[in-house]
This record gives sequence, C-alpha cells and structure tokens, in this order.
Amino acid sequence: MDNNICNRLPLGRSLAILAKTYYGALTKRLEHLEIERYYSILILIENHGAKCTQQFICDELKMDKVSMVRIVDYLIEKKYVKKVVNPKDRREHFIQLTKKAIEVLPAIHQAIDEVNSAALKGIAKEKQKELYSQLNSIQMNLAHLPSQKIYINYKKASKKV
Amino acid sequence: MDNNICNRLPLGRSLAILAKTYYGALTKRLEHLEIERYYSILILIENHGAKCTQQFICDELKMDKVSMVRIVDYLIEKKYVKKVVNPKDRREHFIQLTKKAIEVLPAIHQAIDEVNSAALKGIAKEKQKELYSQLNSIQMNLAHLPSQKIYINYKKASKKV
DNA sequence: ATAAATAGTTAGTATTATTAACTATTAATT
DNA sequence: AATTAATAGTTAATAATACTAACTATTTAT
Repeated sequence: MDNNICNRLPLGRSLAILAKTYYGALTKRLEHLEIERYYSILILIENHGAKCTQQFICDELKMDKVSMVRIVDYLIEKKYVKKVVNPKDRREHFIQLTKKAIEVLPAIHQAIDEVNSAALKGIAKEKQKELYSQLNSIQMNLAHLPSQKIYINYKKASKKV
Repeated sequence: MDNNICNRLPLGRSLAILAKTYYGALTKRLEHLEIERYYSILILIENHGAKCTQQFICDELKMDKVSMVRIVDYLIEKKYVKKVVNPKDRREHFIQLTKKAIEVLPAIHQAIDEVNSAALKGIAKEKQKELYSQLNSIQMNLAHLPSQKIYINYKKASKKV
C-alpha cells in the first residue's frame, strides 16, 4: 500500500486531515486568547479593512451566515470585534477590529508563521509558492463544478430481475 | 490584497475550505447511496483488507473513536459493513465490507476520479505527484509538532502599571 | 494474582451546519 | 407612489460531529 496519505484516501479527506492537524497545532498555541478557531476572521478583517460585513466573511470563509451570527456574538463578548451599521445601507453591519484585537494580532501572526514554517519545512521557497498556487487553482476548479450523481453500474449477472 | 486564498488566510483555513468544497462536490455525486461522508472508510477498508479495527480507522482518518461507534452503526444499518470479532483478541472488532459495499465501490471510485481530475485540471501529472508528496510531507511535519503557547508582547507604553 | 493497558461503548455536553421562518431595509417593477 | 423582489441579519429547531469522562470486557505486564 502506498504510504502517501493522498494516495490512500480521497484528496478531500487528506486535505481535511491536514487542516485538522494544522488547526490543532495553531489552536493550542492560541487557546489562552479565547478566540477559538476564529483567528481567520480577525485576519480576514485585518486584510480587508473596516468594511467587512458578516455576509462577506461568510463568503470568504465558506461558512453559513447563521453560524456566523453566534461567532460574531462570541467575538463581541470577548471584545475582539464590534458591529457598526453601514449608514449607506442599514441592513449591513460592518464587523471591525477592536483595540484588543489589534494588540493580539501580532501574536496570532507569530503563531501562524511558526506553524506554517514547521509545516512547510523541507519545501523550498519557490516550491511553496507553487504549492500555494496549485491549492488556489484547485479551489477555483472545484468552486463551480457542476454536480452529477454517479450511479452504480450493476453487472447483468448480479441482477436477477 | 493578494488574490490567492493561501495568502489571505492561514494555511489550515485554506485547506479546510478546499476540503469542504471537495467534499461538497463528491457528496453530491454520491448522496443517493446513503453513505454520507463515509466513503473514505470504505476505501480505507478496501485498501487495508479484512483486518481494519475501529481504532485503526480512527487513527488513519484522525477521527475519535466515540464518533466512530455511531458511524459504524450507521454503515452497518445501511448494510455497507459488518463487524467481526477478532478471535485472536476478542476486544477488537474487524470492520469488513459487505457485498453491497463491494458493488458500490466502483461508483465511488468513479466519482472520486471525476472530482480529482476536475480539481487538478491544469496541473501536469508530475506536478500532481509533487503536490501529493508535499501535502504528505506537511502532514508528517505537523503530526508531531510540539505545542507552545504564544503570548502577546505588549509594548511598555500601552501598559500602564 | 493483581494491576495496567487497550478496544469498544454509553452518556452528557459543546460546536457547527442546515433549514425554515422571521424582521428590517433596500432595490426593482408596475 | 405603491407594490413586489431581494438582501442582511436574526431566531428557533434539528441534525451531525467532536470531546470528555466513566464504564465493560479483554488482554498484557508486573
């Protein structure tokens, strides 16, 4: 049997395992901050600026908006973000970083850098870039893949009708 | 802002999104089979043979054994697997494929092949191998990563003590 | 013979995802 | 201008999954 995890399992399963292992390592480094797994949200807002609506965050992180309500509530309770109604469109709420979040972000980046460089150890810098671009390309390829059910092709012999 | 998902988000988050997208595509192709996301288990057993214990499956798929109890129950209910007590060690139960599972596996493989080739479109065969080997190496690197909490390095100026 | 370890199970809890129904607001249509 | 659609966010209910602890049965180690 092949000892490469990607050959033993469906690609998506391998990716899920990687993601879980990565999250475990990262979350342990940051669990005392009480941001759970929500550092991605802080980083998203950090990158995108003061105009992140909940819907935007859901779209970027491929999460559903119902779950996002509670996550944002949690982050507000922990004082990492605040909600600001968009005066131009009062349906939208901008989720913005607080002073506390800004203070904490360097530690988050440090943890991510540590785990990233541990994860990518042994992979040359150019290869890392190539890997990132391949992963991005996979995501793009899958994002709008039409779905068609696959049916079982029973052999006539095994079907006694 | 960089438009590559891996540069916008922590690597683990990008991988989780990829995994989710992949699973979505695959599950839609197979949802009528009522194996939920458990085709990985069938494939694992297919590869490893008749001596897969629940614990082995958990170790391979990085799942916890408590959840595995219910999943195996579900797969038994749907007649995809059966439980056989290991006569050499009666604590262990081998999880084995049924005739139904064996009949269904070609359809699962076809679906995986379809989604894989869609996902990897535009990536040359040798590059695919390289990608798989990089993903495997990331998993190995992360698997036994020691964890150390990262603390916030407050500037003296911002701390009025 | 006893203690420790392992495989699996059950119960309880927490997290997350999913669906549907809802409010408030904005945009589109007649 | 009035009505209808659509959008952002919320709430409630349900289902899936993960995690912890406590438990049984069995095997291994002392």
